[in-house]
Amino acid sequence: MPGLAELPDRTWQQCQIVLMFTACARPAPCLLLPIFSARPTRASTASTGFLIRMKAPHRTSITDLARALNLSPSTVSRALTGHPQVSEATKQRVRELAEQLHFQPNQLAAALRRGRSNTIGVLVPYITGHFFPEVVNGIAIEASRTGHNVMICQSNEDVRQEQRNIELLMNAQVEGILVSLASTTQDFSHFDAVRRAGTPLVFFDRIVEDMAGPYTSAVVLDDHAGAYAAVAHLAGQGYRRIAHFSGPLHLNIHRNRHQGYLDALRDHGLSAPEELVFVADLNQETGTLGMRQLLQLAEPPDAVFSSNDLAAVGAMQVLKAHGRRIPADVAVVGFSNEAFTALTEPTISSVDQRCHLMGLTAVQQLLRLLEAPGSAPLPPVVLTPELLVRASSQRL
Amino acid sequence: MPGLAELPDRTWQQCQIVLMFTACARPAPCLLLPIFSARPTRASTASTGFLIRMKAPHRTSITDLARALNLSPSTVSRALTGHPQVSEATKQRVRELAEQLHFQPNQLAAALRRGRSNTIGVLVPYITGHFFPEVVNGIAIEASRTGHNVMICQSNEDVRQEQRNIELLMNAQVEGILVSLASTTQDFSHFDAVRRAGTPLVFFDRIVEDMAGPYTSAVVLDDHAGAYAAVAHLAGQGYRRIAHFSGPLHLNIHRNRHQGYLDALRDHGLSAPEELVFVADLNQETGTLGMRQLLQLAEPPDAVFSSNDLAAVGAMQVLKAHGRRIPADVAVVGFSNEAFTALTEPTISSVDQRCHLMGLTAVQQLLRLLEAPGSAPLPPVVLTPELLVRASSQRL
DNA sequence: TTGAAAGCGCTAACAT
DNA sequence: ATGTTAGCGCTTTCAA
Repeated sequence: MPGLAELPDRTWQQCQIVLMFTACARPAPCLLLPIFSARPTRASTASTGFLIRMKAPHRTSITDLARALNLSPSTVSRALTGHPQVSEATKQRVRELAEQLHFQPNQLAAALRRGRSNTIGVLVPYITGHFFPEVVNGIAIEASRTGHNVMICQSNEDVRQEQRNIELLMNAQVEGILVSLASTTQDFSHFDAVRRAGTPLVFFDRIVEDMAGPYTSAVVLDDHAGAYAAVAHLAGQGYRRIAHFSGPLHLNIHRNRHQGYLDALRDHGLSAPEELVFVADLNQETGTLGMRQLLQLAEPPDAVFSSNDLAAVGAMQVLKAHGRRIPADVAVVGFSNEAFTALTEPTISSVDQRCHLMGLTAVQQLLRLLEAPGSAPLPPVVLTPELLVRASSQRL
Repeated sequence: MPGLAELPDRTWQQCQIVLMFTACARPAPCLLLPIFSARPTRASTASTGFLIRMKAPHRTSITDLARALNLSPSTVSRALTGHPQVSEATKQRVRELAEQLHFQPNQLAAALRRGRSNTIGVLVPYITGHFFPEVVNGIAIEASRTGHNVMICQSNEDVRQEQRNIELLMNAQVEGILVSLASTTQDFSHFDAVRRAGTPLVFFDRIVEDMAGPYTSAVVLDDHAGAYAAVAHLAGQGYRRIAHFSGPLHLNIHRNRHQGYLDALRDHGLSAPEELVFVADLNQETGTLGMRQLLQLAEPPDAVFSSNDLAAVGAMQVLKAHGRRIPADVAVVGFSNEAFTALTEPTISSVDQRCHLMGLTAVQQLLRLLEAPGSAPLPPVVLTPELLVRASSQRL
């Protein structure tokens, strides 16, 4: 006979965080009448040295209900799911007892039996910060609305964790996956398993531009348009020497924003000297660095369009320290519409990324794929960002 | 024979978001050799009007492996889980084929059979913002480290959603639950189901102070100490008329912070006139409101301790607009250590809530309960917050 | 309208 | 060291 402390082997154990959202209503079951199962009870010693007998907490099952009502499990199941061919009377009886016994359907079993988990997977680089929680929230709401569960994984920008998370999601039998790639991901073989299983995949925000095959459905932001709008706005305000802070150019978002910057300058008859473009891993510190550097030019800029809000803050601090007035002398526009852009002084104009809409759209695309299995991948959806003009760039 | 389009009834369907984190390693399976099941194949019409034949994507199962290797499913299962009593040779063979066939264990089935999902549930008011994502991240990391899955629900501060989420978590067969209550929650009957099932429960951050019974294990921040430290710091810097912005006093966090403020004043021989305490639903706007009001006093304050960072920003804006220098004339200290406190000018001193530590501790408490089923609830853990002194309150 | 029976994929007790 | 058997709780044919 096995000892009490025998724990199951953990080799396969996997670690996940599951974010759940309610929406679909099912009346909550309510109270009393424990039927005890025949399964063994456990005895355990509390830390005080006290011996406490535990009755194995029994969770009421459909079988229990069936027995109690003298019905078959199938009928009970049907009654509970609102199957039309069950008499109202029976449904009533079943529902009442279910309430009384606090019946809670075991979703694991249901999903296993049905062969579908009714769950969609989401893989993001982070769950902290501004952007991803907002997108996830959008996903949550839309999924909720359409009666789907959502599982989210975070890759921490690490390809290996991304691989594991994909595995986890597949093992959890998700019906579709939404992915925003880790910035380091260059090899996409871990998505083979997804394709092999026929699981629909939709990329959002961070996508693989050269990923071949049928799995390129995507929802992205039109970074080019956002940057273009920002720079066009600056030109319209009369700024003439517009600088640009760019993130690493191997990332499509920064490449596109850079191009939008260049195109807007060109279309407004402005020059785009190399010296006005500062490329770095953008954060507050590199923002100050970049601004200092720009201020040392023979002809310093009269505006900065930063590919990132944090760097914009850094730039503003340097400008203020050097006695430049914002926006009178120098204008600043950021990108992302982070919460703090409305809190600085002056408030920072920024390009909003439509986080919520992105999440919502990604879910919709996935559902479309889900409904038409085997159909061609959908053309990418490109969301138009919104320029929010605040104090830092408005001098007219 | 049922038609193609017959969809399952949705009455029970529930909506959730699942956040997963990897940590525990299991080598990822890799490539080739589809065995087709005998299950029916589906035909579907693509949107183009094209008829596409789909082979039902077959996911390799343990049974498949067993058949292919001429072993019993049990042996394969044991080999895969690293059971010691399986010969190395067999393990090798099994693992190899599993790789080749891209075997992915069905966690649903495993959890169902084992009777334990290896998952802990988390219920928070929001997943956006600063605090909760950080706490969740802490939870994620610790759970990950100890080989547990985590499911998170957001209640949107709504009791009804909180109820549903608790149901969802229970239906998902979680082994324990971490809860931060919705601010509107007054009735706790939805936690009865949790107690009834014997599922351990740990509250964090927002707790029920008067909730009776064995389910009061909790992890909270010592708000009183945080407020006390902030105000003591202000007194130490020579400020004498210290005002306080408080949130609604029916919430324990604000009540405790208010008390900490009062106690610190008393201990430093300072008076605490009613007129210096401004109570409101704290945000940037009410912060400006409160500050304007305070500035109109016959004897305006020379420092403000705000129970919330946003209101502190609002206060600073008003102060600057009125030509008061910060911190020379008036000091400001906030609470929460939001990211933007380091970005404003001047940067704002604030009380850090140890988000990460809170998540980590909550998981540890839960695991303790999990390991000692039936033992008494644990005494609440009180975390000491950390005062971060920044520019807004440092004049010495 | 209801019941009987089978089985989703996996694991574990009990053989061998 | 491996196989046999049974069953987690639910859904779903198929039959009555």
